[in-house]
Amino acid sequence: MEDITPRQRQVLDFIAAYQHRFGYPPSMREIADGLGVRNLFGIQRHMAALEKKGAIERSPGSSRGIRLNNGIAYPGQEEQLYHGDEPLAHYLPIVGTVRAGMPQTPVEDIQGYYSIDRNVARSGGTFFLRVKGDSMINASICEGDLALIRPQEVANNRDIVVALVEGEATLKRFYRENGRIRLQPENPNYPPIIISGDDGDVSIVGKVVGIYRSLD
Amino acid sequence: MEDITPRQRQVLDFIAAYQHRFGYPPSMREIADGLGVRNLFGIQRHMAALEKKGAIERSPGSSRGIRLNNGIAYPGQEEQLYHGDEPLAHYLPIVGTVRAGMPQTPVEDIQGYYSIDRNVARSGGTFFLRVKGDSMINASICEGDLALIRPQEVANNRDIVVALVEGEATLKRFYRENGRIRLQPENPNYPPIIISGDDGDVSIVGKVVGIYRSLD
DNA sequence: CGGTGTAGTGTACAAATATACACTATGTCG
DNA sequence: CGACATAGTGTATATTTGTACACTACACCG
Repeated sequence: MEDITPRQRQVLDFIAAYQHRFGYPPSMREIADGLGVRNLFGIQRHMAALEKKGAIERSPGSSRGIRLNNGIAYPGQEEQLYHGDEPLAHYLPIVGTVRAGMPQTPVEDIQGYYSIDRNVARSGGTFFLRVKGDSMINASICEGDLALIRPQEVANNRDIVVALVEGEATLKRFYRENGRIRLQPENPNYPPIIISGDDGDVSIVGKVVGIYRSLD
Repeated sequence: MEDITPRQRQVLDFIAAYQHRFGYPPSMREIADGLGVRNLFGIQRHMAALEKKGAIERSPGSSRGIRLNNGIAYPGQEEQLYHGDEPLAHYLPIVGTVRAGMPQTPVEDIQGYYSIDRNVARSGGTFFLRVKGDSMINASICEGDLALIRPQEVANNRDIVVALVEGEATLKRFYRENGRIRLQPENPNYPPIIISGDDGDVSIVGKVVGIYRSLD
């Protein structure tokens, strides 16, 4: 997969971003337009080279018959792609530590990006948090998992939420009972956090709506 | 999303299956061919109906300009999405029961589709299996999770694999030790499966490369 | 009965699209 | 310098594809 020239990489990025944006691959002319090129033949050559190098597969004669083999493999470049005025790629940031400033994305803490299904991430501020520690191990949430967080300050009983405790984000199960709030770890080695009366130094950042784990 | 006729659902299923197999949506004629229909106009009507009902979106005049809209919306026979603002690169079928015939997609067993990042699902035959039972609970894999499976007949030690045991698919951790194979559940309530010497009635279907869980 | 909704057939045409060829320009490397 | 690889332009053509219209068939319902 090496030997891909910078220009070919741009083509590849554009295809990936277009696919991501529209749900189907671009046509030759759309690729040319996207790269600001007036002509198709150069794009054809790039496509042939990319196919020869294994980056894509094609179905000859079929419109938009492009299949990406490695997908979006270049983190850090996809934000630069535009189609007209609109940015093509939309990713959810993976933040390392959650802060009080959320859900404003703390750019300097972004570990990477993860593209995600729209119906999972329908609201704008959704983000990923990489799980640290084993406080939710009995809820089958492990260290290293990506927790998909929907920012919100309220929660229902038994929701798993991101709580900001002493400046650090942890996952807890949320309970509201007789006038107080209990944040319960799913691990007997950890004590629950009780918030009675008015708010202490604990706040709810959001709700965990999904868990993603890579075993590869 | 109600009011979708059985025939329209077949169209929707075909689009999803085609998208999964080829990486791009089908053309009108391909849909008609896939449904055994000689004509396009009926398909056009179905497409218009599906768009009106919100199941898909289309880009008029654009070849293969189809986006499946819905997410996992219908229990049992859902199709999955892709959409303008936040489409995902790929569709994977969710199969209910794994068979010896895999990785050829058994269309009649498809429970639904789940879109997933392309750099997770790079090879063609990858699919989802919905986890049944609690045999891997100590590996934090729960009933109802979607296990992302990469079909393969070989595995490394400690890989979590899909094993076909007595016609049913279960997840086990794979061990090869002193000339035999051990399929170890991650639950002390279940016994390991030992395959000694030549193959018995147990086969490896694929390797678990990801776990996805929705808590919403 | 007529009215309505769903579904299929045959045909036609304009637009979108992939593919091809000849030519030019710019680098790098021996 | 020449050989070679990468990259862009203009043009042309056959194929693929979306879209449209007129007509038929069937089931359901008041």
